[in-house]
Amino acid sequence: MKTQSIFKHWSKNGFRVTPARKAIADIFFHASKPLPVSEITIALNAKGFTPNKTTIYREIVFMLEQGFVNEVNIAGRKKFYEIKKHHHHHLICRECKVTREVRFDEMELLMDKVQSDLRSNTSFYDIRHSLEFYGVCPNCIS
Amino acid sequence: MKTQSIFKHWSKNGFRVTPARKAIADIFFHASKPLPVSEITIALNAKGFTPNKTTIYREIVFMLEQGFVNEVNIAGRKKFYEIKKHHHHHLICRECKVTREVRFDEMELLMDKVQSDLRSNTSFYDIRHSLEFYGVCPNCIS
DNA sequence: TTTACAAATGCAACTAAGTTGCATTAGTAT
DNA sequence: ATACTAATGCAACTTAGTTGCATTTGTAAA
Repeated sequence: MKTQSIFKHWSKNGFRVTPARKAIADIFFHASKPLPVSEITIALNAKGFTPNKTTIYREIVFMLEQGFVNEVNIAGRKKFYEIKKHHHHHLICRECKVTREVRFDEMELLMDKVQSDLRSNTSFYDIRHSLEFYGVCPNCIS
Repeated sequence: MKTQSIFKHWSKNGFRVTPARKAIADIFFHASKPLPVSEITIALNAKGFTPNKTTIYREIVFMLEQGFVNEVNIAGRKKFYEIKKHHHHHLICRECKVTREVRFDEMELLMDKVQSDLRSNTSFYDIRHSLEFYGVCPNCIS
């Protein structure tokens, strides 16, 4: 399991490898889509963990700081997170929030170009982007 | 003033042109950036209107339904809205949420292409996109 | 293996944003 | 001027996330 090397890395840097941290990292590692706190909680419960919600929120902050997860900007009131891997975008159902990964190399190249244009033409620093596609999935068409 | 024709249109369709509705439409009409409810409230107060927050939320629902405004997917807890005009994107400051409009024709063409690819290759309906650029504005670099 | 430090946790109380039900007010067509 | 119903106000509620502080528990070093 690849999470072991991450745990070792955290431990080396003075962070503890607690049961909750391991369980949450493992959930992100095996998730096939961005997760909100509510779903992380359910997944933890299914594994027999019942940490306080504060712990879960703090773990997410930790994992964001460590660069282990990313926030995904999905419209709505909940924040979603997923493990950081290759850059990609999502096709999201407006109704049920089910997601699919989307990646077009041509688009990535153009994004890079647009971003360097923005860097030249504005005084903004550290420019990134959030691109998500929205639609209605087959299950929600009813 | 262009809002007059919109008010007339609403009135024709059985919707009333109330002081709060007029004031909110006017605020959107003159805004140069996406607004959250908190800023709409401040702008209303500045104009001498103090409607209940429920009214403001309901007006936004109304204006979304009427296609007068759009929701802008800006990361964070607040929702932002702006008057619907030509399709464009934003460069948003991660710190203070200040925004600038961004538009690249090349990008729009590619988006159309990507979206028709998605329509062909998935069973999702009514596919649109949300693309926002994030950075840190000069004022927030300190 | 014990100890001690600080990281992590739990808990309760809190905040912010948005929602709902219901009684009342007020545009607008007639 | 009247009546119909859209719009409003208000209070109570929900949901997502936050904060302070006391307690617990990994972990490295003795």
